[in-house]
Amino acid sequence: MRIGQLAKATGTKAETIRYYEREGILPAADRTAGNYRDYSNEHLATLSFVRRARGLGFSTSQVKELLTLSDNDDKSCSDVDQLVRQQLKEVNRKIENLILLRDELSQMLQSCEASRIGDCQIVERLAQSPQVWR
Amino acid sequence: MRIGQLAKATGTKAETIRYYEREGILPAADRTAGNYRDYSNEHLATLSFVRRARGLGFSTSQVKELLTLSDNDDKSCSDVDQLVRQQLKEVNRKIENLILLRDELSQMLQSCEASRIGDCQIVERLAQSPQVWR
DNA sequence: TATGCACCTTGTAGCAACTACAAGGTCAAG
DNA sequence: CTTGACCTTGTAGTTGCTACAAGGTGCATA
Repeated sequence: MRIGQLAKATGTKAETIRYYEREGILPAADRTAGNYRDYSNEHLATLSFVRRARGLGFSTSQVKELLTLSDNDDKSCSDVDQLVRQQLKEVNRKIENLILLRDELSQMLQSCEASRIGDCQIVERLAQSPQVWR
Repeated sequence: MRIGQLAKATGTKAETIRYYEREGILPAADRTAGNYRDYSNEHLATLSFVRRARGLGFSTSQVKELLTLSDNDDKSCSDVDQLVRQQLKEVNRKIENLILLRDELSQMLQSCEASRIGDCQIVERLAQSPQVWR
């Protein structure tokens, strides 16, 4: 199958697929007589895996690790488990930060509604309130 | 005050401060005889504002807008309100996505604990489960 | 056979928001 | 007068793509 079909099948842009190849995330495909990339079902499976892992927030280097781990079956499960656990922690951290952030933003809005006139409370808040983020 | 002091005072790297100047986010400082940047308290206040807004997730161009708005006092409050509202929406969207993501990741971990032996369920899940993210 | 069109190729540059050098200049202390 | 901390500019790297440009391929149709 050609790059366009693989692209459609996985919801990935052709350019992104070529990028993955350059970066060694997706193995290079065979070439047709006309130098077109010719992908196998293996490629399709791998690319789906990659897209899914990326969608779950794993970095490209983590994705590479996951791929290597999933290739040699021995002992890999605990390593994979580790990666997932790490990613989960990261995601939880992000959620917590975003919630703090949301609270601040909505407090800002409330302080704005309170002051019908004159000088903007939001700007004041931005200028003065303590620095909570890292 | 010199760039290093301003940096320390705001928790910003000197290189980032120069970057802000290049990008027109922070106004250029006066120069000393030796061509060092010489910052005022105005600069300190503005940079604090910038860092705070960035920490709240506003993009640099949004930060520029906020700065312009906070500079001319007329009519600005509703525009600022708009920006904050928009940002709040964005943050909420991110939180929801991350929560979906978290749920998937923890389900993965559970499926892993269930299988004590052999082939890794996590890898299977990554390879096969439906694509939920956008 | 020609030609039009969709698709493919490589290579390069751009995005955000910094960060990290390198090579050199300034200034106060010892 | 030299050491060391600090500063200057300029350029390139980071992550994960995305967007060209200039040209080649393959197939249906006039």
